Amino acid sequence: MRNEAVSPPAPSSNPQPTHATKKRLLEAGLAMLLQQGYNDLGVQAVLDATSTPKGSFYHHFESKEDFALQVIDEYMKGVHAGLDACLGDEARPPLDRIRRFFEMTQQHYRSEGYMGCLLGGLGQELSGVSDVFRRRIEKCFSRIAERMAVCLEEARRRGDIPAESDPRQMADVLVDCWEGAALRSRLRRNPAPLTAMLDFYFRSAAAR
Amino acid sequence: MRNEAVSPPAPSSNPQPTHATKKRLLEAGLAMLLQQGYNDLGVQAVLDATSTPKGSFYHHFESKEDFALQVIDEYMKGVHAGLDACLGDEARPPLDRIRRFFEMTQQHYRSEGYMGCLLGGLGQELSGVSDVFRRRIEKCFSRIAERMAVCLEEARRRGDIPAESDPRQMADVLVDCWEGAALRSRLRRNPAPLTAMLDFYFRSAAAR
DNA sequence: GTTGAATTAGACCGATCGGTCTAGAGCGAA
DNA sequence: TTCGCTCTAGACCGATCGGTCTAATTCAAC
Repeated sequence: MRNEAVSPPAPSSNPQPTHATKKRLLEAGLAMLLQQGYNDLGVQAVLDATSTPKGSFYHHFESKEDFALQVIDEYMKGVHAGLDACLGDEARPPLDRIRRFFEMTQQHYRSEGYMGCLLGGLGQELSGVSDVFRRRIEKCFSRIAERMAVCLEEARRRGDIPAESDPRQMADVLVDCWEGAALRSRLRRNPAPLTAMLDFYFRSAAAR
Repeated sequence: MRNEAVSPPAPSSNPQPTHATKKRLLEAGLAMLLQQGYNDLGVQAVLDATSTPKGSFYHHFESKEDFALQVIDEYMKGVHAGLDACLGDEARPPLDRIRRFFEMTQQHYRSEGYMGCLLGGLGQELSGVSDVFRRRIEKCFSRIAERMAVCLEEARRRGDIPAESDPRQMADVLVDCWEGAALRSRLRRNPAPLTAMLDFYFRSAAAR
């Protein structure tokens, strides 16, 4: 439902970061926030990493907080693009589609040196101290679970999971367990906790 | 196996924080680290909260990092005390003992306003930046899972879970999923994710 | 009471923090 | 060319950071 590019120029009010500097800042910010977290990351470090003067930063962003929130938005665009690609794939059974999404996510984690999930990292660091971040991040998880619940409902109708299952609750449990496994994967710097968790979940969901 | 108080005075080399000031600092530090995390917490804030001068802090602790590591040690004493109390309870079936431990932990979370688990919080915040914390926290999780695996092995022998189960892997999955649920509980400020995850896990573990 | 170590007390340090401000460069439209 | 707006550039700000240092105090052992 998001508005795509309608026509080439289209100077819309708030499009994708069409501006090169802003885009660079957001990309560097994503990698740095993922690794260092929020409070350990200084604005100056982002500036140095991108050879950007401070004036540009505060031209594009109201504050460090605003910057991090926009990094989260960028991150979520990627997540939802992955969900679009996987969950809509009618050729596969719904449970397979969900699993495939997580397996692709796992590959993504690997490519970043097992730094886990930005939502989990910032959620743990900031939710005790900032209601803005707490609510924003909870909303992100909630949206993801919502989309998975649609798929699980389809699985339920097909009889792939028990008829008495509650798809939304199962989706929340899945997302939460994934986040826990992502933390452990980050601590161990390997993917084993992720695959072990997925194996357990999908075996259990189908079996009982 | 830990040494208990042998005789009242006993000036041993590194006992429990017998010293009142150090104890106060660690207690305040636990609550503050749980809420604010590491990087957002200034040493001065701990000093103010406990009316302690800076000289005392750096008398008892080498550095802020040393302080946080000792706070983790204190936290783990509590966790292992809980495990001692629950897992050894021969009157209950092994699976019940584990579940009871988590239910007590959940009560503990509630009493602290659903700030989740210190290991999860610091693990996410620091594991990308500090190998010291990363390894320490991984070790903590590993020890907890190890103890639960003993109980799960007992459950396996009794036939409460399938004979082909791998207790250690099941224990790791359980701990990881719990941490994920604890994060979500922190984001939502309520216990629902914790109970949903436990329900799913124990139903699945026994059933299949 | 004297001594010496443990602890308290807090001024002080350089570095870094997030953020502001002014100046000018770049550039498209008129 | 000139205007006007966007964006770059970086000096500068007060506050706070973790940590050091010296002096005063406390307290137990003798």
